[in-house]
Amino acid sequence: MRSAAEDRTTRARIRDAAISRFGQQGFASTSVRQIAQDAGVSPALILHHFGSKKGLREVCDAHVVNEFVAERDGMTGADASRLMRQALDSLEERNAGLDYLARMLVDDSGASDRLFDTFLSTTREMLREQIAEGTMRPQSDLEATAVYMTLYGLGPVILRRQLARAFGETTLTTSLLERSTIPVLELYTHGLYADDRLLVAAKEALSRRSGPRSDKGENDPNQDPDPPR
Amino acid sequence: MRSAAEDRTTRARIRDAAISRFGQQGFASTSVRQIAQDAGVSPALILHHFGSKKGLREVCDAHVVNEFVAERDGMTGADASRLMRQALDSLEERNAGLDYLARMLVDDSGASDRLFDTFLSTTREMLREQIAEGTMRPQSDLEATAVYMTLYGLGPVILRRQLARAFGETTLTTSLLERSTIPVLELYTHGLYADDRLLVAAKEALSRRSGPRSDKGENDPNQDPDPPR
DNA sequence: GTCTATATAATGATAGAC
DNA sequence: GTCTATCATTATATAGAC
Repeated sequence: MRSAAEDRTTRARIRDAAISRFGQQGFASTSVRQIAQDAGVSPALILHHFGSKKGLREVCDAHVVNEFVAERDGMTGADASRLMRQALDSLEERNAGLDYLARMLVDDSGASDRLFDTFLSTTREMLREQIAEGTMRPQSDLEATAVYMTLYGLGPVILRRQLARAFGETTLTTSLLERSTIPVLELYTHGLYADDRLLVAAKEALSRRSGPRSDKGENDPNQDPDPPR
Repeated sequence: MRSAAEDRTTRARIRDAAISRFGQQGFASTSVRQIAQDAGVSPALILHHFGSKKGLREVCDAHVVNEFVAERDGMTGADASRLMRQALDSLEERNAGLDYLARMLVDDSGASDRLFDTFLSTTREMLREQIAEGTMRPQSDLEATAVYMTLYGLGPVILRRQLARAFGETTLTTSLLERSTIPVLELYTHGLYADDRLLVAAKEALSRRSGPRSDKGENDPNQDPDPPR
């Protein structure tokens, strides 16, 4: 499936080489020289095209963000398992982008915020749809649930090297994803706890400290320095 | 609470300064000179104590790993909410270690593998205990569940900047954790899906491709290049 | 657009005095 | 143990020819 990889514009070839290197080694430990060699050009040409190493980084940031945002737009009405699937699936060709994504999200480049917000919006919308059509249970604090679902979705992606390793593989394989399907769906279908006790106890504990109130789960300015264990 | 921070050994002061810088900026973009300035010593002294920058890194790796491993040992019989709590809680003083942890886990320093395995073991053991005593539901593939629970637990920690930002804060606050409690417990108590349909469908789809078999969820050498969407 | 120099700055590391 | 001074290397970035 080696698609037209040689007849791209030089600029694009440099950018992709940079994304690959930055994703694998990080921004700081990648030199312009390395990228130049990968792309088969001189170091000077890279700076000619992108102004500086930082400029190159920004172009890479934008490209990766757009890649994921575009993919988001092509996906409507997805369920949670598909959300995970969509992130893990079709991976060989987008591996570089995911490495880059992971580093973007732990670094605090401004672009990573936009990217995270995009994922969060997608998740929030997905939750709304599924709840509206009865596929998912209503949540007491949908925004908070959306945040954690987004984080839970990104965890296996960012740490996919550990995910693979934990399953005795060195990379994400089809069989690994297959083995993951049931346990993950199980979790999202039945939960983990056998009964309501902990949830009820937590609700009581929280309402005890902020006074009786509705289920709304709004942010609470309570600053008690001794949270319940 | 500025504990004895000035009367530590110089070596420890350097190490802590390095952990802080490495955690905030990453290894490659931190210079020995910066660390030296933070610790109030000369650059040469750092190399005298640790041999090289890489040597310093290894000492930092080991220190952070031990920090988390030691904490693990002090925690038995914890439940899932506590697992999250334990990671997010008591945070101000251990913030540097968590920044460092996040970078360790995305980089592939060998120490990060040991650290992840420690987390995984803790989670696995916690699941076993809770299932044995009936607090949690039996899982069809406990190992896989343990892996994903570990990843889900680490997601909010690694991406805690995004977590805070999503809640309109700049750092993890008590109120943020309070607001998180119910939605997360809700998810782990009732799941997200309203019924069994997706889970059942997935089970059927999987057994259809690998032939009828038990629920064991063992790794399956199936290599079908066209996974179900 | 693309290259070959080259300037300039910063970095990790060493030598040796105290 | 700790410093100052310095080396050797490497990095980003520029100048200018083609």
